[in-house]
Amino acid sequence: MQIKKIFQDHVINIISSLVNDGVFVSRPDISRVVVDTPRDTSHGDIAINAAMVLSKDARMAPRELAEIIQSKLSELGDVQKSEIAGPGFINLSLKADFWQRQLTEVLKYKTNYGDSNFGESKKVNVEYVSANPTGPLHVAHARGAVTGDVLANLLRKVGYDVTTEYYINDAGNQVDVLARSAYFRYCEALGHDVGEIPDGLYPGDYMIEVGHCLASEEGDKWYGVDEVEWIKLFREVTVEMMMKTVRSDLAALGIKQDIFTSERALVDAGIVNDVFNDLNSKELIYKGVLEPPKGMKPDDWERREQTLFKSTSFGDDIDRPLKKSDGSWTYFANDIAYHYDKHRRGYEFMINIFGADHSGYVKRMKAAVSAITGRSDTLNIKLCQIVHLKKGGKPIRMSKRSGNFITLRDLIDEVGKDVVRFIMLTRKNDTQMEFDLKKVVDHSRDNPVFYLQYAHARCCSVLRNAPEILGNPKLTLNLLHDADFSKLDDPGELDLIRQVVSWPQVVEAAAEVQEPHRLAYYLNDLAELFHALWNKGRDNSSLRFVNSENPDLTVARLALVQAVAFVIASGLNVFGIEPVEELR
RNA sequence: GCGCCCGUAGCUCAACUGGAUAGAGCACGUGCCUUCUAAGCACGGGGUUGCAGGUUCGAGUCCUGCCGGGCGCGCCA
Repeated sequence: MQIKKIFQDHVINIISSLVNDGVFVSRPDISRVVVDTPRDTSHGDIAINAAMVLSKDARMAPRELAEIIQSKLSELGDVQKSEIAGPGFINLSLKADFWQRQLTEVLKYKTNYGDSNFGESKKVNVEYVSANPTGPLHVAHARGAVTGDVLANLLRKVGYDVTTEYYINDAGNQVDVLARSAYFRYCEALGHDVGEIPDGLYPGDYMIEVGHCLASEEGDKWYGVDEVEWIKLFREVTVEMMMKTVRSDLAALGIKQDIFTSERALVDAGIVNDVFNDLNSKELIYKGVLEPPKGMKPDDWERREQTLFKSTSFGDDIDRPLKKSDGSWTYFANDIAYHYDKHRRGYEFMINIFGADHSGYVKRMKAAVSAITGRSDTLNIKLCQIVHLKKGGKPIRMSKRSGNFITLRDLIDEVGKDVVRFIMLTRKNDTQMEFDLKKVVDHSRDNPVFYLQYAHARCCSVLRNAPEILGNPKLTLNLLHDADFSKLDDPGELDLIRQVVSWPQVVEAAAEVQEPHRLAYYLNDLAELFHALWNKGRDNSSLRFVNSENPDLTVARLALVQAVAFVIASGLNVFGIEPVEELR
């Protein structure tokens, strides 16, 4: 149970009893009442704004109403002190015993502490990466990959039924270009003089292997043959090989999506026609002419009647074309079909992780999903902004044209999977960020992963060494669970306890707004409090966790240490990072 | 020209989706290892939250208008 919720319930009960007592002249809007943990500790443990937001309904001054609510709250057993502050906040300080008791929960649930049923097993689909299958993943994909993966973990933790998915764009022009690039390398592998790679083909060295593969599988039977004869085969084989690379790149990041959906398969199955008919029956499709965008110079603009989807009916700026001039479906049309398919598979919510370069696509996609499902909140799109790579403060530039971009694999090889994962989560997803490859491999506070792992390792170290110092080899979890937590009364210990037991509400808040980066900040704060307490023991030996002369106190402290380790591990599990027990 | 995102300490970024005196890290300065991991800790200076209005008990957060940066804008995906 979240601490906030406990007191939220108390406050709501008090207000409804005041309603019965006739204190309010108009019906108070409970939803405006916020029960919070204030950031300034001098404001106590719980802050309540009820008196300020409801004063008008009671025709009272905020502080006057506050006094009435306060007197009821002060009767609660766990409240040590209550006061009215500022414009009418009610601040509660809770008894140490209340906080200490919460540790029992942590030791009971271990690394599952923070799990909840907030999501009520609702089906959610999280789609991320979905890079074109035309080469290995590069660094630009890293942020979206990690954000999607961790968001999925986070939603699972709070009780959603999550499916992760990758959409393979294997139906467009680009895969024909890919097939031609493969054919070029195939001819090269057969030993023919092919010259330089023609403009427009994928120039990367990774295609050489594809060419060799095709040459050894197929021999020279396609050499000199017309394109229509070989393109389908080359397309399929090459896409398959590219996806193998993509899957292995994702695996190197610790990611494995549940489902891979092929765009081409959807088209072949006729789903685009299905959704077209569906939208057509809703009178959302018409033939019309779009005006060219103002302020731009459309070099090859040509007025043309098109098949359009009425996305303006759902908040988009202009209606969007569904068919190209050659009569084939646009990418957008296929994508509508894809989301139609997801909808038919029964997902109540869909989350797409996009790169910032797709921001212009958000409105039309949400419009399409609204049209399909009849609900505007089915699809949520998270944009991941650009990551500027640096090394020792110097920007790393990369040129796509030569094919010499930095691959995701390069990045992982250089700094490690865990660092890539964690750093991507130290910023809000929709703000640009810097990533300095040099700083994050240091074993210092510059490297937030190590700072956290160090805290976890220290916890493990204490728990490892304690039995020997105490002369008691049996330090079971049951023993820790039943410890006398009232002995944990040092301010540093209580600060740490408060942080540890606020984990469930941090998890739920992060899940609710879909912002996994909040966990990173919480965990950093937790590690900071732990390191601080550790060092207090250096200055004052009576604060050391292990005290051979006071076994009861020691067991209580070890329980706290164990709780810290559980919560760090719980957080790292969400991040897909293995907590380490030793750092030496 | 239009749309979306962003602008917070010298630098990199938070701020619990409207709360109280806007917080961390880095950098700079000063201290702390006989002791559970000093890969750490403690203390200190540093701000008109881009600018100007508005909404209200209360604004970094919401609204309007400017300034500055990023991304995107039919027949690419």
